[in-house]
Amino acid sequence: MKNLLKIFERLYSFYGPQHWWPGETPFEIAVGAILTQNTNWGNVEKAITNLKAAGLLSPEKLEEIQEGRLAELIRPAGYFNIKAKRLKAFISLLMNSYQGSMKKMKKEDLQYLRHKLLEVNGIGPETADSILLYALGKPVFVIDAYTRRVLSRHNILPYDAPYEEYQRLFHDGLDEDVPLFNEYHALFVRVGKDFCRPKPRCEDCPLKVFLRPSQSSNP
DNA sequence: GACCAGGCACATC
DNA sequence: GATGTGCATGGT
Repeated sequence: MKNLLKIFERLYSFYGPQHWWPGETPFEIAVGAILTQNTNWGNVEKAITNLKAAGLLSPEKLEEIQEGRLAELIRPAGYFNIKAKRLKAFISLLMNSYQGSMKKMKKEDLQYLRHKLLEVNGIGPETADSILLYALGKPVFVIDAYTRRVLSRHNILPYDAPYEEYQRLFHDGLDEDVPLFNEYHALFVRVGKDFCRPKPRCEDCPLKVFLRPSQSSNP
């Protein structure tokens, strides 16, 4: 897929920069990455606002707080009980292995850190890669539902191809370029929201020129 | 009132 | 290994 750069350029000239990730610190971004699992970002913002208002948006405070109280604060983000557990699990890794410092976590070997993140209960490939790219500035391409929808609608990969296969496409086809990976993924989310909804509006989509002949299925 | 949203773990066949 | 289900709020 040597068109990957062209697709990016098309999206970038259509939309301009997206200024991701919406979050002020690496730690806030990591928290947001967990809270946004299968959830609208607006709901996540409310949860993060609650944490900030309570003065609890730090590794130390979130380590101290009781899980039940944390769950109440993040209630607007949905799945609040399970996400409270997941945040706690991430905090344990951060405190126990990196003294609560995202800066120290950033110095860890990339592949080893990705394994450690994936071992955390509640952190899967997308959440791990979001933390690596957006919180820690590592050259890792994030694959999410929008990426799958956009690429599968254009018959580039089947919707349910493995995560690693989607990711390989970008890692093989692009230079290891953090700002590029950052902007590209954000643009997929943008174009996905605007045109690749369950009810698509392909006529006005900036990517319609990249549509390939269909091979078979895509939802 | 149905449908959807920047996943993941776990059960079951 | 594939498929199904629970987790939950808030916006359209």
